[in-house]
Amino acid sequence: MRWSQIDAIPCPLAQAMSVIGDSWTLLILRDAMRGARKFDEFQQSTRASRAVISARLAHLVERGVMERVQYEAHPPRYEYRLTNRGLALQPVMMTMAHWAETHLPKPVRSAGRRHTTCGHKFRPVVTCSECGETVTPETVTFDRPPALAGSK
Amino acid sequence: MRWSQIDAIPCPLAQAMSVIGDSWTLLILRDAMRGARKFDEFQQSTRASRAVISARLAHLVERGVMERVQYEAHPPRYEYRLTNRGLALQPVMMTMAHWAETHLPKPVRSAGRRHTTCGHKFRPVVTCSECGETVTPETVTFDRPPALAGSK
DNA sequence: TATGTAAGTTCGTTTTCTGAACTCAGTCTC
DNA sequence: GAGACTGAGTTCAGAAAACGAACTTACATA
Repeated sequence: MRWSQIDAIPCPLAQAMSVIGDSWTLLILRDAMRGARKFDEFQQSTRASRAVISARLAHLVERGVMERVQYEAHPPRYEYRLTNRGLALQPVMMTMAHWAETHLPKPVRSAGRRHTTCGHKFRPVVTCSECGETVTPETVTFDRPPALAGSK
Repeated sequence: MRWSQIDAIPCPLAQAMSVIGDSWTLLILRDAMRGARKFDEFQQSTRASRAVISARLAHLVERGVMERVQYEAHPPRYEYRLTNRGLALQPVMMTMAHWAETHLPKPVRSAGRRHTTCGHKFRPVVTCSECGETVTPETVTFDRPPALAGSK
């Protein structure tokens, strides 16, 4: 199977990967969450090739994660903004960055996240929507244990 | 810049992507969390080419996310197991799958996660380690606002 | 001897990525 | 009004990676 057909797999994770699973895409989204909007900002910050940036932004627009907005008529200029769908990826990226900070050896300056509601620096913690307790890999089971073999 | 040099970028997200950002890698990890261990299980479930599975597993072992263990001496057979570092990706993947379930249009059967501690079906919720409240994109700021332009 | 199995590797072809240059529409400076 | 500049891309040739199928290795079983 081709990677380009990944969206045919009926699994939430595969669906997610079909949208954000390309190289550079997550770094583009990282920059968008930091406030980047213009083509050249994405290109200079990620240092991916312009062709890749172009293809990735188009894909993200097509999948509703970003939108292309004309912000100037003469000359015509466009910028890219996160949609709600794109903004909703923030917890995913925060969790992923936190994994890297705590589980990868290379020392990287942590992001210094602050929760404005309480004012504290914080770690993102994944909890159970029902009891509020921290969810660990050991305390999760699946009701319909997902079939392992790819469906024929 | 090449994707293969992505690990040179001093950003937690880039570091994470250098480990788990390749096509198929996250699906391999998904299967590993469901209990897959053998080469052919990963290949049949993901349906990626054997060469890709081989390269990805080797990369994951190199980066300490999985380990290659001989489980039979005659004939010599090896399997792949998640390390603690790999297991720690579970919250990341759960959060990502939940994003797909709630924010992507295509209807996919949700995973049916159950929290064994409280016994309920649940959604993963990202909360603040300090006050316990749900963290939304709007309530997070960064202390050292990450520089936008790539450092020269 | 023949068949099967698990874990890969190899190979020729197709697809994608890369970096640099180029385009386009319009503005700004001399 | 000529030439340089800007932002948002596209184009192109060469390099790298992915693809599927076949092959290999090392044994076990019939």
